[in-house]
Amino acid sequence: MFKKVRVRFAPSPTGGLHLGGVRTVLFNYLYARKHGGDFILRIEDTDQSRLVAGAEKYIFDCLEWCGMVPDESVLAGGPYGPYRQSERKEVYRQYAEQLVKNGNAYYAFDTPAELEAMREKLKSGGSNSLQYDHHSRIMMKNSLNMPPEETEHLLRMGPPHVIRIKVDPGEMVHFTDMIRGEMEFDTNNVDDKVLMKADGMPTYHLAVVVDDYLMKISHAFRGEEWLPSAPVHILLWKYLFGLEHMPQWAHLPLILKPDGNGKLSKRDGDRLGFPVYAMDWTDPVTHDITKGFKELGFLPEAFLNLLAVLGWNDGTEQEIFSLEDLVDKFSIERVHKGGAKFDFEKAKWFNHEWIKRLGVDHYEQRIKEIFEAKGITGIDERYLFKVINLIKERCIVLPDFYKQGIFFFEAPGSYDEASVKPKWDEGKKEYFNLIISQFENLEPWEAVPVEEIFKLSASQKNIKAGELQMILRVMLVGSKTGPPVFIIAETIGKEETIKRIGDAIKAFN
RNA sequence: GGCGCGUUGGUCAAGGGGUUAAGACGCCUCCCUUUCACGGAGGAAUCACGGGUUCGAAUCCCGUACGUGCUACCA
Repeated sequence: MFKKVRVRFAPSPTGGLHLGGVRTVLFNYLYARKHGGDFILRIEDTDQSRLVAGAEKYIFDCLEWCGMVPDESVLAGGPYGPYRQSERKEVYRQYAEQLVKNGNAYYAFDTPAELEAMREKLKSGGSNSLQYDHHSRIMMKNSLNMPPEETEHLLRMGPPHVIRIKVDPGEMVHFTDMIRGEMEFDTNNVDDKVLMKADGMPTYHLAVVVDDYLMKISHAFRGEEWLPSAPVHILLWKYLFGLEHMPQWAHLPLILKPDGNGKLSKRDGDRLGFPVYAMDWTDPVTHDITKGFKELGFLPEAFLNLLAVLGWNDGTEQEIFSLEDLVDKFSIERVHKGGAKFDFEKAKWFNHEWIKRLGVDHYEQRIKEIFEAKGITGIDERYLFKVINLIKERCIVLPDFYKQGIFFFEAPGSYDEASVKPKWDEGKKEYFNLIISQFENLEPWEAVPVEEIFKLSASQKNIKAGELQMILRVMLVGSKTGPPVFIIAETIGKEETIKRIGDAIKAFN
């Protein structure tokens, strides 16, 4: 293992960035920061058929939003580039050939149809394994089964061929997983995975090992779905670079769907009504938009926080962690082995908490944009700042600020008449006409004096102040919601308060 | 089917031989507020099952069940 901590996140640019992907980034990032290491982003684009335009840029955008910018990447550069596997093509071939030379790999010339036929034959023969392995390879068309001249000939003639790892049976492969402890695999069950594809690209298996070596990766964290192929990677390390250089592995638990079981997918989000991607993702072909946490009004602080505690905790009762907190307290050993169901309700709670505890300046700009998108322009920043502070504890996601705060900018378009009508009579009307004239002379215009004069007049008129207060609220807000009503009056100002009362009196008659 | 991994309330989870089995989300009740929230006080709800080992098991061992991942020239 290399001394300096160097970790990598290695996504395939095939679409939106999934929750699980962001969590993998997070754990990598935290580990790097905690140990003064480097965080590398490597683009694994070896499957040319699955590439999606824009997906790579999207990944960078998501990481930037989350505040986890890689130290080395396609964008940032670095001493171990290129960081896009498609641009490292020649490198892999060389290692694959070396494996063949050393007897750890071989050429295979089977066509897809022949592979299919093999599986059919195995299946009908009652075999448990349908794999291309030490059992089945003897009946296939590969360099193990033909004289060197024929292999040479086929290679020269140019029919498409692949290179497969030669896994010998009867060996136990083991390694220590930082989360799961000692892992052991019997090579009898490991198949001869393709290392180099017919199109000249490596598969993940070869590329991940070669690049982790070349990029001096010290710790490799990835999803649990990779566990079954870990023995192939270990074998490759052993054959190519020596186990002493191999990174330490950690296989992260899966994030599961909230209902039933199974890996959380984009589909589940659509079905259950919550996002699965970090940010909005627009499919370049269909133009379908898949919703992201950012656009739904999540704060990056909350997003990271909720992801961090999905499968990890520090052993105390603490649940709210800032990124700095996490860097300090995170330990990969405390990550759970079992998968965790995603709970959108709890996710919203985290966002609510972060809205409440973060300074307004952290998200004021985004709220301004939300208002502007709704047609409220020319907003005074200081006024907005005040408003946000007044309503922040009743907002779960950012767009709630519009719903909860629109009346600070516009007079209500309609009133909760069901609440007002039963209480409205001539006496109330008289009262509010009186209060208008009293308000006009009130100086200074502040919540406390407004409330005093309001209540004084109420008792003089012998009307219950509470009822009047409710009506005043509906007059100013339109509904029975919001911060204390006299604070609202103070905030929107004397003139606007009087105007709204006047308009409401007309509307109630 | 084979192989791997996992299993504490509805969900996230602490606890790793002796605990009244923490805490959080959600839900319910009450207080605060003549609004909605925030806040506060309570409540219901859990160790998958069966065998062992032990004076004693949620904790250790073995089975079983269930779930899940992989079983591609995808990652």
